[in-house]
Amino acid sequence: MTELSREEAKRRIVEMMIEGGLDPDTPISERSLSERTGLGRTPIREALHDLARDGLITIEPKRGSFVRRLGLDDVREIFEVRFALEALAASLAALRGASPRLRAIHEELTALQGRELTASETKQSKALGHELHNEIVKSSRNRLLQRQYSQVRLMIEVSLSLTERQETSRIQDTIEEHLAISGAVLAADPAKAQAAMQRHLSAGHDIRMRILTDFPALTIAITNNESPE
Amino acid sequence: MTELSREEAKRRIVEMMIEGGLDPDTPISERSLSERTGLGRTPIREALHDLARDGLITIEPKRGSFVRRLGLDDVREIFEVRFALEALAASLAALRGASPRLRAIHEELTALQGRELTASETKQSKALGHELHNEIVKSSRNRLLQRQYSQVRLMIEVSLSLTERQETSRIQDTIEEHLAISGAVLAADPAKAQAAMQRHLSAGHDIRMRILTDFPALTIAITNNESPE
DNA sequence: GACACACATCTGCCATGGCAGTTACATGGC
DNA sequence: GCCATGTAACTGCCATGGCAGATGTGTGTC
Repeated sequence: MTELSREEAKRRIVEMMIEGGLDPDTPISERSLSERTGLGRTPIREALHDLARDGLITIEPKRGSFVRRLGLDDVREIFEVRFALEALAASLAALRGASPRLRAIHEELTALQGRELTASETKQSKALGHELHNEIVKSSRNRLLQRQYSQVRLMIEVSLSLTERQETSRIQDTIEEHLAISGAVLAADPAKAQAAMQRHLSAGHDIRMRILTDFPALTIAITNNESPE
Repeated sequence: MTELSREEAKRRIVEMMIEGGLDPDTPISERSLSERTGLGRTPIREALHDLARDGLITIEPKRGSFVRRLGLDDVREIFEVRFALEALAASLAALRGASPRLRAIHEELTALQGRELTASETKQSKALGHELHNEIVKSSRNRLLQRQYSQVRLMIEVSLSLTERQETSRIQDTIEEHLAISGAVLAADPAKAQAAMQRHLSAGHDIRMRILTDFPALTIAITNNESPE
């Protein structure tokens, strides 16, 4: 089971985007990427095409590919679609039963609730929240939904990385919102799960839009987060 | 503005699927398609990859590509995702204002409401309904949503074509449901528009699932509709 | 006749060369 | 100095050959 070259190319291109190795203004060509990665031009070209379909870059024929700048409108659009897809996922997950992993996540989050957290615990809570969203989608038992979600997932991550450093300590709020979601799913209450997910995403959307309007420079520099941690 | 070979390949492959020129059981290879279409293998391969991403075919490495059979579960999944995406679209369209075209569609549908229809009028009402769904998504003013919708759109059409011939005359009901949607959007009432869309899709889902459970053979023969009109 | 194994023939995937269209820059005319 | 023009160096897209892996078929063995 060795990785397809196209998949490796996609992975490495996204890595470059997040690490800031690619500038939105200077075009990237399949030939230059081929040299930088050692891969052939064909898988690179297909990876770029896929990423264009996922909305991360734009391809201008005979001119080059450019990493997309995410503006306020893009972030808004991403959250609107997320809202619809993940609310559906939460509802379906509650309807069809949570996975064991989701139950485990719920318990781990409960242990972190309502007290001061160490740096490592903070990191853990973020990772758990991240995984929670994935697990909810998986638990929806809808392969098409999973595929659609995975296609916006990259954009979600990029848009989240925009504001991550500015996020003030909303950690406990986030944990409680996550617990409300997982709790409702575990209680097999679709309406409640959907509502909890909507509340959570709305809150996240609001805070991020506020950050972005306060720091408009962030929206045009999606490649400038050297993820300090 | 000449069509890209990859796009032409996609279009022709889908045509073949709908016309029944491709059997779900026998594998299709990029080489055979290349000979049948006169196009090169590269754009064919990329078209197949795209269609696989859209869920219409599956690619088995070193074995071949197969057109997917749509089962009951697939139709259910498609409708669930449609439900989420189009309900969001209706809500956003109402929020952000309808396009002139949507208003025209509304009026044309009104003229067809509540009376016996000729064959040509029946056909027209179907085309209008089809266009209405597209126009709602466009009016959402959310490019990501439009892209996501366009990616499930092919599957929607294929799944609809499964039951089209069996559809008994639900035409007037459909027209009224469509009018409820467009009316709410034109009245700039997001909640009402969303609810109307949900009612419409639920009704359509129910009737189609009933047809498919009554005629299970339909689900395994997605290529056998020679569209007689 | 039944089974094991080798080989010919498929498959999708990738590397590479060539094509047409775009862009940037140097060169010439004023 | 300035603008027009041509040309060289790009770009993405496509055709094609070759590769490794999977499959089916024929052949040998008992």
